[in-house]
Amino acid sequence: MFAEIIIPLSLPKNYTWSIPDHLKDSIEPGIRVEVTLRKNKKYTGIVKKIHATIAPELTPAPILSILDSEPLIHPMQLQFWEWIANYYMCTEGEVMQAAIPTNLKLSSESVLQWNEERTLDFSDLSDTEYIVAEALEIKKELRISEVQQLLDIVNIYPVIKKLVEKGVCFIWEELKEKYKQKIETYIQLHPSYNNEEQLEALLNNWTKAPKQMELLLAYLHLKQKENIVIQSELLKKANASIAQLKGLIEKGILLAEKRSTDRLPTLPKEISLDFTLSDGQEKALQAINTAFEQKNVCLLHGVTSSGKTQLYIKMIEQQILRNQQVLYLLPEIALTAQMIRRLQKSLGGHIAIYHSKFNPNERVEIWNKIKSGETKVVLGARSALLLPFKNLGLIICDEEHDASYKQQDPAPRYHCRDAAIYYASLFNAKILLGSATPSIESYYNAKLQKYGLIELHERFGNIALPQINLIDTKKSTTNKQIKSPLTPELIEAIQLALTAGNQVILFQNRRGYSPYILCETCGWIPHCQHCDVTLTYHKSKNKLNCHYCGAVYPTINTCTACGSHHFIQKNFGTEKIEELVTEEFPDAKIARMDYDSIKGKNDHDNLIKLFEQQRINILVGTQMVVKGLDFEKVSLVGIIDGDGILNFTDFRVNERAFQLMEQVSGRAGRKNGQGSVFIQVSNLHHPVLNFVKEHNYVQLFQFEIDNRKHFSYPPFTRLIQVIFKHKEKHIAEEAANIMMRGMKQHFGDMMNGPSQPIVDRVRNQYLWEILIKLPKDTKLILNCKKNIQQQMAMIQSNKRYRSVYIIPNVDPVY
DNA sequence: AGCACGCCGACT
DNA sequence: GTCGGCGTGCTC
Repeated sequence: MFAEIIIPLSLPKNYTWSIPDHLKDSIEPGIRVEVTLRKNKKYTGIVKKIHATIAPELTPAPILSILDSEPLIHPMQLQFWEWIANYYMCTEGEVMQAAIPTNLKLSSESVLQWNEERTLDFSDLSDTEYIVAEALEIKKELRISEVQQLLDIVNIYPVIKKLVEKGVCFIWEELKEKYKQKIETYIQLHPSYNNEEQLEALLNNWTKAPKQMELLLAYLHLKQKENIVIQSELLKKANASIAQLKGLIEKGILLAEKRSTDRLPTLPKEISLDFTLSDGQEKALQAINTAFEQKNVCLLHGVTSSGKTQLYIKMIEQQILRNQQVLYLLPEIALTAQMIRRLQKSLGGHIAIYHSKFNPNERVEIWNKIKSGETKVVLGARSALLLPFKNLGLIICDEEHDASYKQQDPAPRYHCRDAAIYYASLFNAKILLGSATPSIESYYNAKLQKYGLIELHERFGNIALPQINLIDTKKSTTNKQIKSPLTPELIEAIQLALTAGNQVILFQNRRGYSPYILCETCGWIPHCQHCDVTLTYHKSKNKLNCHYCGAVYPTINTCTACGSHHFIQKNFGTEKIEELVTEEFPDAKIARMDYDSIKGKNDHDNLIKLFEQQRINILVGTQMVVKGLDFEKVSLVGIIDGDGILNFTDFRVNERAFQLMEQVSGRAGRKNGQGSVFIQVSNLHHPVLNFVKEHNYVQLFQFEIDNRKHFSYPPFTRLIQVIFKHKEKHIAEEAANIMMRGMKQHFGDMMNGPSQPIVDRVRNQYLWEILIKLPKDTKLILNCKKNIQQQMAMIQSNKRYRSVYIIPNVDPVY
């Protein structure tokens, strides 16, 4: 018997190991096993398939041991992994790497660490264990490979496990046992004081140790309120020290008991919806359910603040009642924190959050709960898609247009929305895409009747959409000498909003102080040495930053070209806007929200809370402010650099500009419909502005479709983007051209060469992208992919292109 | 990933 | 003449 095993490495295909007789009965697909690859190098792998025969030339090594008694993942996930690997041109090992929490992987790089609290009495150890223990006592740390040398036996895993059990050592790094259950100490009253009289007698006859009595009273108080008392909580509430508690325990008044608990807070599993749907929502809900009878994918297009979330909650409730699982996807981690508060109000303990910033132990706990089907609803960013769901009934993909759904850097480079559609189909589950500004491709699919389409045209409670005002920056009465980015019209509007006690959001899509600086004498502009991007000046750090690669340079005071010391700061970033606004409105409380001001994990959430509580009057920010939630008191949104938004170098400009403007302006007037938006632009006649003014997505869609007919890449064709990176631009370009020539030979005009609108020359000279339009026929797609891989191999075999990075990226965001 | 192998420059 | 740097190939 042999097993095909996925190991978390980027291997071109899965390898096969033989199954030893004693493991035959306990092995099945989805189970984790320990295998050796090369001499003594051990990996945790997952069994994919079991078969009786293999190619005769192979002599597989045996599987060393089995790590699970039941599969870690369901067969569904194995199928999903295979699909991702195929579709997104990566290896199954890479998918596994991304999917499995690190604490469930073990590799031989794991280290045994001597337990300092262990006594030197080794009488309870066997001979082999004794050898390791002794070595550990001296060296304090041992690698697994060292243990292997020491023992000279094949399977050292049981020995290590025993050593850990017997408290000789800890295992850290990637070993399975890194997952530890959380232990909490529970405090109880000693049974002899369980009746009132005895307790009273004790309290009345209390003589010494008043501090202890204080603590005891605090305990009784807490006990009455919460029933279960945890040590850490008690000490915090009573403001007491551990010594006081110890005193009480020694006297036999209190008892301490250690119990393992969940890291995840458990809320009661109740559903209590604190709202009723409006007529419009009720209709939409029914429409969705009807559409789901025929179609598996549904697009919910609802204007900002139309109450989509409430619909989602209703949909989730339906699934919970049917005892099915739900996955609620959001494009960014930052959004989950706010959304969970809203969902927990209604759905309580059914919900868990999951994303890549979770700590490894918590991840394992969520993983297990989802695998068993105990947790019904998961709210998460794209990595949550790789969780081992058991009986998924519905996936909700909120803000479906958002580009963050596309995984860009480490493989697998999957698009979460698209992969979710496939994943849902495996379970025969439904998937609901939601957005106020759907992506062109999704709306197109809905128009083709491939997806169901449900539209909500009105805000919840028939509130008006914000009124859009365009300010002509050319005609504006601004004093041209000062050249402020804030027009008098906008300043007046801000003043008005503040006097009325409302909040203001100012949107500027550039961080830093000034996007570039310029030598006054010769016009020289500092660029990044790696990326050929202008360097942005950051006043708070007094440094020059490259916003593409992140490199930091000291401030330049002397021009490298002419030696002059005078530099002009050009354009405005959020830092400068914040400064100008502070000058203009000295009494207002102003905060800035961008990548630089949000450093810590909780900064984002904290700032949002402050803004919600109206402790901030004006919020200046980049894209990030778009992704906030309901701010009830925002009456004004100012878009400072409308031109910048309308002039992306990307060929998706119109779509993106509309999305951005619509999403930002959607923050205004959410509660009372009294919102207004000021957009500062130099060209009032840009067609997209008309659609923004009327909040008319459908017109934008039509405009975009017509517009894109001129491009050779319509939105509804599958594309492969291959990125070539090299430290010298022309080498990357040459490689891209070779790839194109090779592809054209086989597929003729279906292929398109390095495409000028796509090549983002501003951002990185050394990066060259080609887009390959995939044919509709599945068989041709496979051929095409195979051909791309052959071409890649061919290019990489040429010495000249050895150090070119070739990244195939299927279904790019374009 | 990570280790062996091989090719080329620096140095006893 | 060797030592060791890194770039490349292979692992059931």
